[in-house]
Amino acid sequence: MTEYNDPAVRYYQEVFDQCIHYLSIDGVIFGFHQNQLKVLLLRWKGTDAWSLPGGFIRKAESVDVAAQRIMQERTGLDALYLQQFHVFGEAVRYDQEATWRKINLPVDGAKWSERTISLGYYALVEHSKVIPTPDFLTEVCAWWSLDDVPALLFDHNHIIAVALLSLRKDFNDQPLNHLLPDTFTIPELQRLHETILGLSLDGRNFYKKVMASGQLERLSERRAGTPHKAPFLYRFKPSEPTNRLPTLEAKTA
Amino acid sequence: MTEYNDPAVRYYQEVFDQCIHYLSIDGVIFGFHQNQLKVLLLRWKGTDAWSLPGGFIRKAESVDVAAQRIMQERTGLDALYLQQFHVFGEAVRYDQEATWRKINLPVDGAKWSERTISLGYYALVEHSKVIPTPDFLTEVCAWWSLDDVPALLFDHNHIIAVALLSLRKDFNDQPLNHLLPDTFTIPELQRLHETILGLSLDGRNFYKKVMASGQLERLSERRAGTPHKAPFLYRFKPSEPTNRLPTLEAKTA
DNA sequence: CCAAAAGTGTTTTCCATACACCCATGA
DNA sequence: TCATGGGTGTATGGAAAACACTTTTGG
Repeated sequence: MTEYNDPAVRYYQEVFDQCIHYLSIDGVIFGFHQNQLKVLLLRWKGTDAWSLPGGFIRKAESVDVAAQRIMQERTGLDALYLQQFHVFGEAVRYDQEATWRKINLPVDGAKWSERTISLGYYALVEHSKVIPTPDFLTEVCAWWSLDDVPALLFDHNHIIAVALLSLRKDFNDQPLNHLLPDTFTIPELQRLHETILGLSLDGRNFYKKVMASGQLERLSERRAGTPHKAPFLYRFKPSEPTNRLPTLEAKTA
Repeated sequence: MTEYNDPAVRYYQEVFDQCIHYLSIDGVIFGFHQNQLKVLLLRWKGTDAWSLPGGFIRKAESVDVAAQRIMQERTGLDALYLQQFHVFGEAVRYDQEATWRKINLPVDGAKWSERTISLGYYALVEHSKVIPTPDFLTEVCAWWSLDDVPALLFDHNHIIAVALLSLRKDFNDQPLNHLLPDTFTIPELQRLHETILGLSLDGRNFYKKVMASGQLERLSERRAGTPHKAPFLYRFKPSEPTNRLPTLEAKTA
């Protein structure tokens, strides 16, 4: 266990110099595929240990910009829909020594053994557009179905759980356009809602509700290549206000 | 403007040594008095500039514990009801140079000119129990009615606005026991709801709703010394679960 | 006795839920 | 033709909103 990963040590040295100490960002990137809610995870080099994507904030960088940067690098996507959802600030969040061992870092290194406060962000992305890209310390970046997520490094299982609760709390009854492709069918939208809420909905009532919201428009085409009746395609009306929460506007008096 | 406040500089040196850099906590302490929602503000020594209470996180201290500590020092209260509501992480949150000038700090001092990311907490406290206490840098700690809050230092007007929106979003229809004394009348509770929500409610419907919640019990006494009909006193049933939001419980798999 | 606030009812409206049927398609 | 999922209706129940009257007290 004393075979230190030298490039990793150098990487941390760089982070130590350029970024804010004691502070990190962890990202829960949600995608929806095959009727399942998925998250993007990273496998660390030379290990079978997985974690959430994350990173650090540069000294003169906005926190939101840092989050965008970090998530962009893992997904290849611009202008992600990001939501800050919780600060994980306990003095002891996980067993640091055991964790450094799992990812082959020197246990006694002072640099990375600082306690970190993590700012939790979740992203809603269109699954098919993502190009999963590992970072410097990892060798695999892949989607995991929420139900199958293994035991992760750090307190990342906890972070995912909190992210999911926040997502449920936030989205209420608004359609989740960021998780879907431009066009989709009503049953697909219903599966998405069911998956996030963790319950099953009545298709008739669901249809009425989303139609009543006035945010969808039906296209003339139908989904081709499915068995059974071909469902209509819909899309979110472009002119409508997005379902992003209203921006908190309040300026100094 | 070059009369530097030496003790202040020393204070910042201490903070610089013991606390996490680039990170601070700002607290919006809400109280309710005379049918008005109020916040606790501090006036800086030798100035007429006001700000929110705030402070820094020690290197091995939980963020929530730090917030408790900071708020306790300003209120004299233990075990405050605190809610983390937003991270203010823009790279430039306000005009630093102008601000340092207002509070008589050397404009070119490197120590306190670091950009800070602020973790916003709001507290709900019983107005009458608070002993407003200034800190080392301030000479007055006082309640301000939300409607009268002056132009504050930093971006604190903005932080208050966001705190209020978060409070409205969080509390939904739950009674706000932390803001009220042990006993209170239904009309008083109604005023509180109206003040926070910024709208007026129907007394009859309000009465039915809070009674239906089953969380209140009527005492035999009535509020004395009021003009007109004396209203009954109520209190929250002690055995009932508190109206604190359910703790986010989710452990590592 | 009158003004002002407290205390409680009934009616109506609306939204969420429950539920049933026909349609289109591939096998 | 039948199994499967798509698409749309109608009925019902419960909560929220609208609304009116009596009671108590100080002046």
